[in-house]
Amino acid sequence: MDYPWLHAPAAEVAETARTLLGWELAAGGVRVRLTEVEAYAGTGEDPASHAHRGPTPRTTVMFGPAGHAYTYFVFGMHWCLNIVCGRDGEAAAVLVRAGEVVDGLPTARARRGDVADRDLARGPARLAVALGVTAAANGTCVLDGSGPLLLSPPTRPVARAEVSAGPRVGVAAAHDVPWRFWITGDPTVSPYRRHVPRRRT
DNA sequence: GCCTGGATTCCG
DNA sequence: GGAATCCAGGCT
Repeated sequence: MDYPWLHAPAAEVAETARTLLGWELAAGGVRVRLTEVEAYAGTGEDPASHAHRGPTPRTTVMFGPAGHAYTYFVFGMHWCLNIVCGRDGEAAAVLVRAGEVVDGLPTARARRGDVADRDLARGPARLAVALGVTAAANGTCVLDGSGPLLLSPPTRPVARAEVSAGPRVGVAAAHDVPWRFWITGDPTVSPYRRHVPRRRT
């Protein structure tokens, strides 16, 4: 499958992110319903984007076709998962920040440990663990089943009225743009944390 | 090459 | 509030 709105121009990536709420991502026997996402625009458009200063080896897949996964390793221990958006050559992406595990609960728990159901995929790195996402998923297509991840339409659609918006989590730059979207009141949405500069040593 | 700091999480 | 499996990217 392919979805035309994934290919919307990078300037409209916020709308693309909002659209992804309620969609489901499956991997390794676990299925997650997306409850929280963040939009990142491309080169020169968004100082918070990894692609802000142009392509680099790490961000190559962000410049590729929409519908592919961009995964990256951060803080020496965590993986985060993005879905590449925009037209070819544009580097827009949507960071998948949290979800509700709707299938494969035992597998998710085996990966995440003995935590509350709502915490299984509550936060981008936790969600990556729950889905078993690592470097292996980077650059793979999430639309056609050729990779470990598969995106599918909502089982229960999310109405616009159910969606809240606010500043992105942990991002210092562009704190004024409300490019984080979540399903209002959903218990699996991660708590907001303002960016805190790391203390100098 | 070296150095900085990170789209986070967990623990104290 | 700080430390923790690293390492990308900017700068010298």
